[in-house]
Amino acid sequence: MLTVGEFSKICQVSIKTLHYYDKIGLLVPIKVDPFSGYRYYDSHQVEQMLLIGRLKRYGFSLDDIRILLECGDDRVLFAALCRQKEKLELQKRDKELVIRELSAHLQNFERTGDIMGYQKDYKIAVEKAPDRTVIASRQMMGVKDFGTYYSGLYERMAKDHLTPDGLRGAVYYDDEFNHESSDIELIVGICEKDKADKTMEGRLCAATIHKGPYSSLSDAYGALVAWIEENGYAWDGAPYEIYTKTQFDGLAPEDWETKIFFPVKKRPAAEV
Amino acid sequence: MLTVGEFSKICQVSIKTLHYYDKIGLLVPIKVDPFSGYRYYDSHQVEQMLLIGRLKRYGFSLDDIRILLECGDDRVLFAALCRQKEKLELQKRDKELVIRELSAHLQNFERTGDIMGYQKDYKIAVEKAPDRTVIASRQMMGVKDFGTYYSGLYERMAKDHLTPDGLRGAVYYDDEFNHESSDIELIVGICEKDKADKTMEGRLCAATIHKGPYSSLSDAYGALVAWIEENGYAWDGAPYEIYTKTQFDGLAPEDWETKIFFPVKKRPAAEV
DNA sequence: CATTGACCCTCCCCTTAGGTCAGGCTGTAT
DNA sequence: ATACAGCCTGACCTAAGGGGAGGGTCAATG
Repeated sequence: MLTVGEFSKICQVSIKTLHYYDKIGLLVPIKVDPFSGYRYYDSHQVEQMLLIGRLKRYGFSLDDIRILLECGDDRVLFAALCRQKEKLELQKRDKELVIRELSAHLQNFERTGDIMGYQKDYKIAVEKAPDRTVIASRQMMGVKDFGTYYSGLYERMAKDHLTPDGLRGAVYYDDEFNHESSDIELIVGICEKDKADKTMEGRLCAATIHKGPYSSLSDAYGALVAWIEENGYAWDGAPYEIYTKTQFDGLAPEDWETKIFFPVKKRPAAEV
Repeated sequence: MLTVGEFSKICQVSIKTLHYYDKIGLLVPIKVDPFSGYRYYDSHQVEQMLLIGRLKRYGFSLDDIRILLECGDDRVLFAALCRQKEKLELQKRDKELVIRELSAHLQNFERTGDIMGYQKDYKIAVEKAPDRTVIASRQMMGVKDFGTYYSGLYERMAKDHLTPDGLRGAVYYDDEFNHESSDIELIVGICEKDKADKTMEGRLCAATIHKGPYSSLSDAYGALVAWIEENGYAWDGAPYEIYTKTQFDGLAPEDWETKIFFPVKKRPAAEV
């Protein structure tokens, strides 16, 4: 029988933490004196507490941990650990990406002396976009689903003996061009005009090229929207992005390139 | 002049976020209608908002960001970015370590079928520890300060022409053996008995070897304390750990070894 | 001109994993 | 008997917003 103080020292957690774990039912003392309210722990609970600490270090929330321990099935725990490992790998990769972005930002700053200089140099121009013959898949989705839906398109291409012309892109219909979840159409260009889902008619577009990882794509959208506003144009249709240089070219995220097209029309002079 | 809704879509942040940034003074609209309370943003503020998003991605808190932007000195920002990069590198390394620990845990689980099996196999035994002739440095400190204080000891050794015998360790006087901050004495074994700060007399100790990174040292302490309790012994002095295999041997964290000694005495039979 | 629907406002409570007092018991040693 | 260490509960705090209630505003339509 250990008091909270003793137990907290052995496990190296604060008394407050033990109070909290008691409250949320994660680690309940074996005995609580009904008069004084004093908590007493068993020395076997040290092991439990250490496991909790370990799972916390693995990135589980206390709620996850409680559920895992209450379930008591080792296979469930094993599966959860495997999933968590995947998640940690993803987080690590994202952290690496952030570091690379930050490095690029620093280099750019040293070169240009401009703190916004990571890519303020978006060259924006109005051009007539070419016609594009594509097959397409339109859904509510987020960037994370791109892989799945692109696979679907490529599968269809294989089945129907279509020839890709190298173009891949996405159209944002929600005027939020939100990469997390919105009404997005993925497109893949093909050579066979007659078998295409549609032909995207070449329109007048404000366009620019974004260099770097997709996490900073919103910079390019921001720059474009501001430019359109300031140069007397107005949106006129769903914007889309074409992936010109990607990981499939064996490139690192900082070397990827994405060209963004915003269909626009000239605003009447009166409005300008 | 953009309304919150427009601004939020362009920058891809929620209206709630914009309200919040306004409230904390991070990004204040250029105009707020005094009657309706409507917020209006300038298209130049898009750039500002994107910079904020970028800094957030680099891991700065909103408070840090506000201070950095208010200061407006690019050199300060540059320095902060450099520091942040260091911090991110550290976080990445820690994440890698967690992943390695988790992998080891999974392997151990597969091997032993015991979910606590990452290292439950602490072989604990009572032994008479050897005498140790050491120089020592005792302070309130945490693990993070070990490097500094060890450097001090090695410097002294060089100045006084002392010969290290390869032993390095730490004594925990606070009976909390808290690695974050407590009354810790670092020791380095030397050959010259006459010039030593002290000789640690070999006592009866419960001892075990912890294999793996220091983050899981508390497991070993927990196991030892439980064992002592259950086997009719009682603490009798400050526990210490000796670093037998470390990074200085060119090893990865999961191969490090630390031997932990707990001075003990047999409890009278009546108490058992 | 009135209404509809989209858009906007403030205010309040909720989230994680506890930390930090304040005020008041309890247990043990002297 | 008293001192002091240890323990209790309860209230309020953190960061970065999310969710919803209840109500006002804007622009276009009938």
